[in-house]
Amino acid sequence: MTSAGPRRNDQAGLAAEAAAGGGLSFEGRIRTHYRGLPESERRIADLILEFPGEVAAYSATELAKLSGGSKAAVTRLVRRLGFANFDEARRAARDAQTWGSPLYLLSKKAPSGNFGARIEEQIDQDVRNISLTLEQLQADVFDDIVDAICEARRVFLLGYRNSHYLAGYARGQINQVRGDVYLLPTAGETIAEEIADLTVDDVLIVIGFRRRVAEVPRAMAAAHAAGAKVLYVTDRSAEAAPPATWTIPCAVRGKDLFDRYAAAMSLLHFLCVAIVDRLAAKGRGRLQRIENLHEELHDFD
Amino acid sequence: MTSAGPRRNDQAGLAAEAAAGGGLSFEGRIRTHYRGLPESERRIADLILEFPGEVAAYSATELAKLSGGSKAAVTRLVRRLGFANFDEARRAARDAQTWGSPLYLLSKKAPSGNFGARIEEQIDQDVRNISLTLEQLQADVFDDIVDAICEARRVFLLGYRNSHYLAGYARGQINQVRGDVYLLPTAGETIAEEIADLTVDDVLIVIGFRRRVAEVPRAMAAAHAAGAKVLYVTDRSAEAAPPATWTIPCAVRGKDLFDRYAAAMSLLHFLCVAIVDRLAAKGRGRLQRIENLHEELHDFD
DNA sequence: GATTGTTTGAAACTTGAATTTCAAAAATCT
DNA sequence: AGATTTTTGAAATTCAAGTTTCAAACAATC
Repeated sequence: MTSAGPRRNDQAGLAAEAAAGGGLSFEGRIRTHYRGLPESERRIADLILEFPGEVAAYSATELAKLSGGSKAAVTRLVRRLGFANFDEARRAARDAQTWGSPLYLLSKKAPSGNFGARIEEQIDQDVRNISLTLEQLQADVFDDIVDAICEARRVFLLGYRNSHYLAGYARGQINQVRGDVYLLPTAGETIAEEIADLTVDDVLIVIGFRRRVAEVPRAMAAAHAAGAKVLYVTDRSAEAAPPATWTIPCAVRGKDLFDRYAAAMSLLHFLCVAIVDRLAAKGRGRLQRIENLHEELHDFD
Repeated sequence: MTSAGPRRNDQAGLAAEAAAGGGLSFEGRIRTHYRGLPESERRIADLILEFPGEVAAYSATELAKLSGGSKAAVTRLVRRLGFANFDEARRAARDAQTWGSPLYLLSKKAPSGNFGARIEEQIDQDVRNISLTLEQLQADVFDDIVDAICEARRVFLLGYRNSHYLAGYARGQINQVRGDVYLLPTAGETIAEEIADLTVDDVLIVIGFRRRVAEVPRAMAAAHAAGAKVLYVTDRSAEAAPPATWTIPCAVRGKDLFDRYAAAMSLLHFLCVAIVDRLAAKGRGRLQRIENLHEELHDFD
């Protein structure tokens, strides 16, 4: 079994390969060896982890330069990961990509039908949405938002249906680095109580994508009226003047039946890491936790 | 023609650009010279036009083989296009990708400059991850997965922490088009009961990204042993032989403290729409609901 | 502090990829 | 058709990328 990708985990025959490191993705191999990696090789491994897939386009010499090490270190790493030589590693990295490779189109031509094309279409749509969403952000507004979330006494995230999961995700991330972050609605409960309780010191982040729910505009209006800052993350077909302090429109439409939330994820991620940076810079928030997160980055389980 | 400027400009207007170091893209150069290209070189050019960007990962020898020509032809083409040598061309191809340029690689040393640059960086990272994730899917395996989910008596989605929200999202989407789709763990409860109850007719979809939880491998092993089909969606540093029927590795790493799940979203979206298509084609699932979804597409609230 | 084992990059070495050469083959022109 | 130019790939050559070696620097152990 050579390729990465969704693979049948056929039990027999794996043992031998696994020992040699075969059948694993580049990253998988790095993972299994990461702990025992010496400084210089680990720096190269880190580089590869940050840019998987890029390996194929870079020479060992370039990787050495970029990681600040020597060519010898690259050779040593590649060997340790179980490849015979750098060239074998490069091939492995390149061939993991089934679609979009010349080899594929030239060899198999017809059999897969248009699966490759469908894939490329999916990618295009998400790329477009992500670009649209992030590129329209304005530095000063975004800064205000991040600042408000960092300084707020309490942060509430509100979302229903699909939006609820996005809100939950964001809540989880923000909660890692500062306290008093709450997800609404809590199971089964109505949100009336919490909304009524909001003050000027609080921030309410509303994730309000399509298939809207009547509660949302009401809650936003109430929160806004109470002086709480309101961030409204929604799709681009949303109304013009919602009762919010800030509105971020997010591209979610595509050709498919369901809306696509990759761009929303991308946006929330960006927001969350911006919050981390800001908190760290201010020396506020859960600094110890942030410290730990940095260390845990290279734990693979 | 001597060392300094091996650029042939037969068109006056291009002189300035080319002299400045070849401001033209790889594709642009091919187009400019295409008509005057001899047979063997044109075949190579065609190959490159189909996969600009991919060129970087291939050697001149491979391009020669793939196009059915000789190495000499590749060298000649590259020269004719105005590059000093194949290596210069390879670099150009690589850097044409907005991501993956040495410039980009080095930019991580400059502590994230202006807002626009940070945005572009975010976009690049997600684009990269999405491409990595989707392009490695294999049509037949993916088909099996979709089919299994459509035909299963019951579908369970399991995920903890961040993965729980992704699982919840997917559950919500799949639940729109077929019944008996369950999210685990249910609030507060342990999963032991449901896992013990799994049969060969069930499918368990495990979302198992980093910061892994001890329950997950246990549950997977139990489910697998009970004969249920198990789809394991995880990051690319996954172990070699998980107890799953299928494993889909998903690119989630980037330069930030938190993992980025845009690619995971993209993958789950693709999976969900594939399920809808399949169900519709089979005339199974909640056909009326699917019908409604189509109509609701243009409702904006 | 001596001993043993690692880790490291510079430099020598090896190998294979890219370039050049060259003569045959194909195309174009007269 | 004959002459001239262009195109072509096999083979020889060149050159750089990747590997190996090795001694110094560093760590760990006794």
